[in-house]
Parts: sequence; C-alpha cells; structure tokens
Amino acid sequence: MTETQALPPTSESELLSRCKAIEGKSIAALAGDLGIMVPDDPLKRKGLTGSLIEKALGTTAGTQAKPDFDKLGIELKTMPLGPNGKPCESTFVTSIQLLTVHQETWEGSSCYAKLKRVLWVPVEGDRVIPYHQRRIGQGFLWSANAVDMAILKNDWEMLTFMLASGKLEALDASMGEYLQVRPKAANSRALCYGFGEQGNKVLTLPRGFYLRAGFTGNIIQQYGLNQ
DNA sequence: AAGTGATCATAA
DNA sequence: TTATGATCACTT
Repeated sequence: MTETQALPPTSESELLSRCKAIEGKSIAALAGDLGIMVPDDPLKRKGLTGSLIEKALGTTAGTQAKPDFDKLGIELKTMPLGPNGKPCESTFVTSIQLLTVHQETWEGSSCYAKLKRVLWVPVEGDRVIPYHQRRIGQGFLWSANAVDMAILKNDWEMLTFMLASGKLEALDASMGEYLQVRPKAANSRALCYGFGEQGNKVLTLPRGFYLRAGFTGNIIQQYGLNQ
C-alpha cells in the first residue's frame, strides 16, 4: 500500500501532459496506481475523485486557501458529467470568511484567485455507472472571457454585499447568475459567526461560493472536449 | 429533473 | 474550528 504523490508541475504544458497520462483511466485504475483504497459506501468517498486527481497531478496547496498549483496560479476542479454530457453537480469554489469578506475586493479575493485560471478535469458522474468504473476525461485549462469575468465579479460583489450587510437570512442559493452562496459545513449544527442585521455577530452556517452547473456546462461546451 | 440546503471524510 | 475535496438527498 505505497502511496505516491507526484511532484508539482513546473509549467502548464507539463500539467497538461500529466492530464493526458491519466485520461481514459478508470477511478479504480487511478486509485490502484496511487495505492489508495476506494470505499464502497458512497458517503465515504465524497471528494475522493478530486483527491485522487490531485495526487496524480501533484498539487501543492494542501489545506491552504490558495490555488492548488500555487506556483502556476492554477486551481484544479473535477467536473462530474451526467449521461447527457453536462455537469451533474455545482462546483464548490471556496469557503467564505463571513466576518472579513467585506474588507475584500473581487481581484483580491480567494474566489478570484481560484477562478482566474482553472484546470477542469471532466469525470464520468452518471450514477448508473459503478463508481469504480467511471473514467477520467480530457482535462483542459480555462480562463473566463471578459463578459463572463464581469458577470462573476458582479455576482461576487452582490453576494459579498449581502453577507457584509447582515442579510444572511435573505441570502439563498437562488441569488447570483454564475456564482451562488450555499452552506458549506459538517452539518447544520456546526455554526460560525457572521454579521446580523444590526452589524452584530450572530451564529450562522458557514458558507461557500459555488459555480452553478449551468455555467460550468457552458465552459465545457466552449472548450469542447469531454471524454 | 433541477435546484437548494445538508452532509461526509480528512488534515492541520 | 477552518480549510481542503465534493456529492447526497430532500424540496420544488
């Protein structure tokens, strides 16, 4: 049971060639190569696909709030694809520090740091395909075009304003065109502090920014290449 | 079927 | 507790 961790890639082309090396592999094959067991219980393998691909490609950020390939400024995201070839889930971007987001700017935010350049790795996500058999697709590097970047910025500024001005109860996942804010917690009892209506601190669920599946679906269509 | 809110595993 | 990796599961 030897676990291996690739060294960090030093260029985009090196990163892409590593993607090519795992393209077409099944989850079981990749896990086998890395010496990692795959649980049979779906609840015990949430996030496993992403972790396996991280290990294979050589991410460096670990548990830090930074892009996965820190030196290259690239964030790795898997994109589970349903039977229709479209993403079947939203994409978690970053957790939110509710008490300090109001001090941030879009360009200085961890959300922007992670979204400015993303390595998307499509993976079969159709629930009818046994998890072990699901194949890894063709990874590709992406940056938002000017129009999409403006929409992301607008979403972020609107959502951040809600958080900063104590509108926690009015803020829900229906807000934002590309970005949304949703709970990101161990469970509904794991609370943290945020701002209430009067600018006071109140206990609330931790939140994170997510990309809507509709948006990531547009991305993969533009870049064209799924399995 | 989609969309939103809740949850699971693990590291530091 | 907060960060990482997300997907599960209930509501609409």
